[in-house]
Amino acid sequence: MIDLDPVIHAPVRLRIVSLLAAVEEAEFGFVRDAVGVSDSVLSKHGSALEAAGYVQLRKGYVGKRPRTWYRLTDLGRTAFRTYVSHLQEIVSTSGLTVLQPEATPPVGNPASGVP
Amino acid sequence: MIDLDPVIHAPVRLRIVSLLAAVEEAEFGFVRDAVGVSDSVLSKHGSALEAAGYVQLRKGYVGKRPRTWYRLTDLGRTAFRTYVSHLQEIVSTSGLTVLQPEATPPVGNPASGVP
DNA sequence: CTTTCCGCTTTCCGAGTCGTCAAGTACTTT
DNA sequence: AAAGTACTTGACGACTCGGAAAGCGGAAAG
Repeated sequence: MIDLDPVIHAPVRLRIVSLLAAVEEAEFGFVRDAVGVSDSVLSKHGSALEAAGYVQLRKGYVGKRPRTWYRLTDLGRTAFRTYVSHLQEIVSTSGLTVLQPEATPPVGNPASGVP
Repeated sequence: MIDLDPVIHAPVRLRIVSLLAAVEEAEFGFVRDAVGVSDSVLSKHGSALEAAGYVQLRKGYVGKRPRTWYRLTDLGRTAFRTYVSHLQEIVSTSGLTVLQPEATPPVGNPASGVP
């Protein structure tokens, strides 16, 4: 029996990962607002994803202010795709074809964010 | 922000509901084996789904032996479809579905810092 | 300097979830 | 009478969840 990666399955982390799958990197504050959680919640889930090796945290500065950027690792990207296909496998038992009705698109992320 | 119905989101219950969405009814034992859980786990999740009004339990006999059948209610069917569409909405932010094959716009990412 | 602010991180907490195991129920078969 | 079938229920420990609030290092303000 297929099991859904528990690291990704948590609603907040699913949102984070889905968001990050679309871009090169995203700022902490942007992710926090997009996902709709508090600082502490994002920080905790971010750490969980980092511990799993799914995201990478890059610390830097904007001017003199510290910033953190989140970025999906290759492992995280793979885990996400696997998760989605497992999800589809489960949901497809219902007869609904919902996620990913097309052949797997290239998610190699050629040019998403800003260089 | 859309939230994923927690009653359905639990992995075991997602499997149960997906399974039931495909059929009229299913026997307790069949669901238990298909989902891959113990009697007690299915019984508990079944009760949770019943309490939510998502499934209906029908008790009857096969010969002289008691049997229980699970059946999705209309409410459950609707909730499942809503859940799946929410899921798709979330996952589509990744660019993974056919709905949004387009490249995503740049996110708050000036990337001007030097670590 | 010293206080305040910023951008996270960490700790504490209570509430809820998860599955296993053991026991209970009600009826049937041996 | 004892054992089996088909669940149901309760107790249990091991989590996970998110909010509140305190912490922390540096920057800016006073």
